[in-house]
Amino acid sequence: MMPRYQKVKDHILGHIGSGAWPSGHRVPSENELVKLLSVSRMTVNRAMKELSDEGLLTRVAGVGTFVADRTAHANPLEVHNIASEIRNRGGEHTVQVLRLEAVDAKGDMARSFNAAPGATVFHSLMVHCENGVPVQLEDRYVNPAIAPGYLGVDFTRTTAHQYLIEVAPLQEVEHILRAVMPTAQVRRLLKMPEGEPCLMLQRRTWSGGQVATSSRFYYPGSRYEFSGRFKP
Amino acid sequence: MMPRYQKVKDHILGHIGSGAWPSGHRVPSENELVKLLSVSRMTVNRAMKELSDEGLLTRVAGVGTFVADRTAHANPLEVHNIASEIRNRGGEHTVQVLRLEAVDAKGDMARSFNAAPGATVFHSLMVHCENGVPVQLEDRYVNPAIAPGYLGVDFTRTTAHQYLIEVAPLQEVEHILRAVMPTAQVRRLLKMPEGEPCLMLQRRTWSGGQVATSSRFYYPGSRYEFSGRFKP
DNA sequence: GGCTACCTCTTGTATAGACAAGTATAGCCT
DNA sequence: AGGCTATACTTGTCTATACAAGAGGTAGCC
Repeated sequence: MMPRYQKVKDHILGHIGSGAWPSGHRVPSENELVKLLSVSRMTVNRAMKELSDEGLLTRVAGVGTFVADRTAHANPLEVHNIASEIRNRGGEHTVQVLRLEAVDAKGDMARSFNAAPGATVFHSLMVHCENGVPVQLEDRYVNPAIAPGYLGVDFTRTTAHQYLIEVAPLQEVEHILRAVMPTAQVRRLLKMPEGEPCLMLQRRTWSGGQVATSSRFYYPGSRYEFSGRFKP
Repeated sequence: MMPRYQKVKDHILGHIGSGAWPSGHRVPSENELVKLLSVSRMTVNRAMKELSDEGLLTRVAGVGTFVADRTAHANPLEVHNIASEIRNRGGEHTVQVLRLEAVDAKGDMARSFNAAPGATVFHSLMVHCENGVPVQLEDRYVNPAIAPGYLGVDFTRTTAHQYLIEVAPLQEVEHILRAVMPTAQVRRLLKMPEGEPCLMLQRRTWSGGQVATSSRFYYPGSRYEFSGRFKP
């Protein structure tokens, strides 16, 4: 059963998503929603506070609650598609699929999916090359409930990224970016010289309220960098 | 008057910040804190939930609440203030100013400022520490036309970042993020063990149509990470 | 007009109590 | 030994109530 504050959030999100409540529109007060949805004021307060923390609503004590102006919210690190990125640079993208299998999630992996240890998850391991030179090692775990057909995908024709956004709309993304020394296996697969560090991007995505994927991407330090330019 | 949930958060942050509760340490249960701090359970719950949302605590229903094992982290898109970031985690921020001087820009540096070679620019080099441990080496060049008073700033009282946004509103930001091996000097200043990589963030900022700063930030790979969470 | 006092509606914080759900463990039974 | 259950403790959610604080309007006064 979905928690009640989620019901309240969905009610508000529905009106925003459909366009019925544009930016700046006044949202009903807490007491009005109490009557309308038959929940307590604390529950409405929690729902609106969370939406406010997430930047979707603006609240002013004594005045009311309003739909926030979302155009100001710029995109951080994009969830990018390595294949199109390479092609945009004029390079030739090739991929080598090393593993594509169902495995039992254990320990940390099960926890990151909020699943019971031993639950089945899909696992893929592939190397992406630009003009034959490895630039990304993609170690990905996928929730079968979100993408049941994952094991049957032909990854030489589409990327995991492309497939996943088609079957499951992205709801939320979490990134962690670190500098690490590669393990011997990672170093070998990326054909890296000894002593060179890696950028490691760890990413989890959510779809339909569930964790959809949990992935690690390794980039050779000398062949890849993240860059961006924006106006605050 | 400070809200009571803040009192609870400060109590927990104090123990984390002082090192009394290391990563993985079990935090007292909600009911224990209720008795200890004489507040209601809902207030303790709010405090711990917020710290959990902020990534400082990990909570597992039926088990307990634990200090999260997260190294330093920051959102790569934000131009962040290292001092307030450390203090938000409950840590103690100290800074050591190694250089603060006017130098002649040559070659690349002059070009990145769109200035003639030999033009004067301000240069600062400082190490930021969290509880005495170096977490960031800041190597910054500043356009004197934008911040003429830069050399007179007391950086033990404010950060370069703070000062610059006060005297010059940010117009645009460009950054590049790489994994590199530190030079001997960088490694020594950050007190890093041999063989450990660095995250290097290179950033240029614009203000009033001119390049305002050109900086490099080095972070020890084992003590810092960039993280972010967002909805596409 | 301009001012103050008051009233009302809003969100913000806090409490006590309740039940649900997740997890670990001790101890019992087969 | 292996499997089961009862239990104790944890966090998660929800309610009803209360008071505080912020903001705006209005009536009445000078």
